[in-house]
Amino acid sequence: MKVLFLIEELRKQLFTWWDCFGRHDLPWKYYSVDFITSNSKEALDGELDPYPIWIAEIMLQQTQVRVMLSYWERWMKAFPNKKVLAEARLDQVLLAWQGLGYYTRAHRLHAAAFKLKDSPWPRTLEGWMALPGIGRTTAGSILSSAFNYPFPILDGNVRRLLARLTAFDEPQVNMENYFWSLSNDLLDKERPRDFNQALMDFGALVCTPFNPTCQSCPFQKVCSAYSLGNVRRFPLKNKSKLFPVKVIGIAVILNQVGDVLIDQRLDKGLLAGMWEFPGGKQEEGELIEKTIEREVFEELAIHVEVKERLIELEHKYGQKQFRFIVHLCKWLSGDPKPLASQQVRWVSPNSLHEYPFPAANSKIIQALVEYLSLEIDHNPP
DNA sequence: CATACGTGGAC
DNA sequence: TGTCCAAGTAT
Repeated sequence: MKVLFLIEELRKQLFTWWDCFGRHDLPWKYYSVDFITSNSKEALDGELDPYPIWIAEIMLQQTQVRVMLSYWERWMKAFPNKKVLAEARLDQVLLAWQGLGYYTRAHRLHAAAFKLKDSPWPRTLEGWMALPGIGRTTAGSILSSAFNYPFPILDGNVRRLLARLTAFDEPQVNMENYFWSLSNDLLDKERPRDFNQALMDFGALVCTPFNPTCQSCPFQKVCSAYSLGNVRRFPLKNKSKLFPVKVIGIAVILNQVGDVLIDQRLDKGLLAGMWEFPGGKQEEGELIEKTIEREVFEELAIHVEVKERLIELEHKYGQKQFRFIVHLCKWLSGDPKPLASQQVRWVSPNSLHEYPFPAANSKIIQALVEYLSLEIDHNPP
């Protein structure tokens, strides 16, 4: 009885906060034109187009709103509905995702669009979770957001909020199960769309990872973590192990007509399907010039002359740390073969923007473009 | 079930 | 400056 009252009270307080301070301007919540006009038989009263919501939910996985927002806007222009996305080339899809990270999300989005293109939108948890890239949280989020169906969510925001309210202090597996049932118990079954959004907004704006604003929090009196005086301790973190820095030698190879050699990474694993400049790991006691020469021969079966350094940069992929040392190279002999990649290609430096590159390579491209423009200034035709 | 999977932002 | 963290999923 007391618990029920507390839940009712919590919902009421949350909605009061949300009405004043929630994020009511997220564009995918107002982008229902396509759904209403072209699928009017599908759309029931008060429902939103699942497509823009689905795209947003995938982009939001481990990614903050302000980072993905511009990507979402460009995406909706390039691929306005699931049919266009399904028929787009993977290269174009990866290009639209370039810089967002976790590129398997783009592959899976493309594959899921193909499965969905000629069918009505799924309206069950199982239907959504059967699609690649969609787990329980994303499925629940789409179902509540688009159709106002009462499915709970457990994303980072909700997990953090619940962990602090309860000061939950047990191993991770128990925590997940408990929080899922708690999220379901709390869910307002009359207003699931608003409630889930309010929960996430609260986590993102008040119960934040750093500097939560407990002073103005309506749940301060019932928050166990706050009463323990250690809000930041929750949720409990896993200790992460550090990786040593690896040095990678990279070759920007130019041939006699000024084209540059790039390769497309394998379609599995890290940065799958993205393009890059060839290179590899420096071995113990090896000169970086030797690394580049060796890697180029091993991966492409060509000989190059390693010239001056173009740029050097640090880059981290999560826990992995790299130092990229990039040298300009002159092609000497051999027809490049894709021995460690899907394909290799000589391209004009001006057309590099047509290929999806990971973030670190974008900086290399920038350095190359600057170098080439200087060359032209110093050696006018 | 622990780990792979990117990048940019905050402090 | 290094460390932690973000609207998670798949294996």
